[in-house]
Amino acid sequence: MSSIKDVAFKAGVGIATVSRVINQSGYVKQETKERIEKVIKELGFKPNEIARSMTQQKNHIVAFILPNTKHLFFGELLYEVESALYEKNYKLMVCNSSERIEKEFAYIEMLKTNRVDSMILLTNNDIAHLLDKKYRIISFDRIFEGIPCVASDNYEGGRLAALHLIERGAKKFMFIGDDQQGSDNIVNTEVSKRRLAFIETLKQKGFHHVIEIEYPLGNYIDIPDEVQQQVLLHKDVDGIFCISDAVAARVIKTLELAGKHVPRDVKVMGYDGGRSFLNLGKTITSIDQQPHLTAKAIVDIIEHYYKNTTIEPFQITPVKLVIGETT
Amino acid sequence: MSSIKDVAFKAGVGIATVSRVINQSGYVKQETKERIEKVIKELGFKPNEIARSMTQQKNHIVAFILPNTKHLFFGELLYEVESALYEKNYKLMVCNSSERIEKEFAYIEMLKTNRVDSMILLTNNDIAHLLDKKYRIISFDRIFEGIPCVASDNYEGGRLAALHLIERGAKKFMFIGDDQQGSDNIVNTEVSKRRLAFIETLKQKGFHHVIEIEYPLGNYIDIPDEVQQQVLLHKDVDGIFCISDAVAARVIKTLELAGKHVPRDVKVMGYDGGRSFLNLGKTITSIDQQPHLTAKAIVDIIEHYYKNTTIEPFQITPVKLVIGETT
DNA sequence: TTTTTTTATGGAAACATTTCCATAAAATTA
DNA sequence: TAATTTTATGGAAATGTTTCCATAAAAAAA
Repeated sequence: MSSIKDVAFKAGVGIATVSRVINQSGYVKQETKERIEKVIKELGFKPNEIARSMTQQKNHIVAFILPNTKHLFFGELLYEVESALYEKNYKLMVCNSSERIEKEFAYIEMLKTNRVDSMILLTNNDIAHLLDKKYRIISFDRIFEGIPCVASDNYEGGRLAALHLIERGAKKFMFIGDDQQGSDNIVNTEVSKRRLAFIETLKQKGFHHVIEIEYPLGNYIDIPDEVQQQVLLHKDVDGIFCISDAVAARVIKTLELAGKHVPRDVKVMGYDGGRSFLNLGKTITSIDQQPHLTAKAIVDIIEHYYKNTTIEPFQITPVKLVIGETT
Repeated sequence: MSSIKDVAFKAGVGIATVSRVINQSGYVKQETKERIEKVIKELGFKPNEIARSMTQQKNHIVAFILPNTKHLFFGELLYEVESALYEKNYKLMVCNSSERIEKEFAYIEMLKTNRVDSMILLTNNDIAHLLDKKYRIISFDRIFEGIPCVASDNYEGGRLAALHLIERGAKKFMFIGDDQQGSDNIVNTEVSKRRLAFIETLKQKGFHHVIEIEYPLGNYIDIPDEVQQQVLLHKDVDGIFCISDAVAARVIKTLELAGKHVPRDVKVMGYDGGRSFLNLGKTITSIDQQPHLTAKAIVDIIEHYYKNTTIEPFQITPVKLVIGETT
């Protein structure tokens, strides 16, 4: 690949002049500029971004550390983040932590040595403290001391779910989700507000007893068998709010196999918009996190970092109730 | 962040000596080595990979251009590729082409200027010709002139599907898939062998008439409404092989809404292992591409590139029949 | 002891840029 | 016309490494 030197030589000018043309900075005579541009085309020259990031001390690479791209919601979020970054000319490096803390640590080290400019953290462990101020860090849905956070409105999501189930005539409620507070190195998540809002809203409407089923943080894709047994145990429950569509789908299947009809006997709601389950069985009533909005908010903050303008420490994006066939 | 210079100064040695310690190359006295290592720890020095890739002309970054991480199979494949790369200390840059040819082109340009070492191509357009020999390119499932290709055994997948449907007593067959040969700038895919093998195998077993439904390459997530109408039109069909689990799921739903029973009236098979549809409705009989195997094969080839050893131009990984409740 | 080989170390060029600074020509103002 | 400002250009330092080469001390062989 030819370098700026080759261009300068062939055009009979100095390196600095070529640089000025590339970056459209400083003074260059129109005639010289055209000659240089012609040579650039002839040689198929492309400025070497690596060398550039050497001098400029930034490389416009954003790393996204997330549990698992296999998970339906994360795949969607990743897609939206990538699209939003692409529009702004940033590059995306993907790091699956696979829920393993040592992999999260290892990635942080790797990103440090690679001088990655910014990171989007969606991790279960507080790794933000391993990074000093000069990194541009954003968390999705996790509350780290001093780090700006983007999350969808989980409280509103829980509230909407409660109101919707009440409206559909449910009387006895259940919440199913992974335990966000289970381990001590696990950070505060915004997600836990779904449960909180669900229960508080029900209370306000006079429903004081809610059955809560929590299970250890897992792979986000399947739920433990015990949970299914629990679901069947509480025969009087007729309104279930699940932490994700994947969980809801499994709960619906469990109920139907046991001879219950959804939504006639039990109304079930999921979370994440139900898009991943459009094709099979019933469409799920769900809360849509609108990942394109959170992605946009994340990239906005990254832009602010680069432009050195002030950053909103907390961005909550709106959620939306999507009514399917399960309530 | 401190540099190798700072380390050298503080340890009272030359830069070259520090470099030798970092890279474990050349001669360094044990005592000197220990002193340098101590300083490295004290300063928290991490070698700057950007500067390194300047001199070494490689950066161990692998780009993966794929249609869409939202698609269930791609999310899974991405996960496996990332995991395999991580083990070998490569970094992964993700590029969603969103099925748009101009985005594929733009990404190629971006990757060129960023001097990305290697690329995994899963694109619908022949963009390989835009890249010269010095790039380490691998395609997944797409046949580009002179580019090594990894694919799962699509022919075997189609054959297994045919045999399985016959075994389950189907007599009148249908194939549903997106049109891999529809447009002229679209490249040859290995995927098209699924259909070929399915039809050839059926012929061998005496079933000469297969109904083929093809629709334009879309977003991989949903299928056109016309396809659903077509499915219902052919009332005598009792064995359907679909190009993906997502399509199969939708077909099953369509059939059931029309009062047909799956698998009693119609047997339906998907492709991709059925994992994404475990939770809701019936589990789908499917062909598992075993993405962890293809991912491993891809990373193997990348390793060969870096080590300059000979490369198998074609790697076919085995598939597996997974029997669910739809056949 | 002398010669050769091995071990140990640092200086400097190279990688491909950007940017500061100096210089000079052209254009403008006095 | 002279002085000043604007335009135009290139040289060189700097970014943080690796690697080649030179040099020298220590160890081994003659």
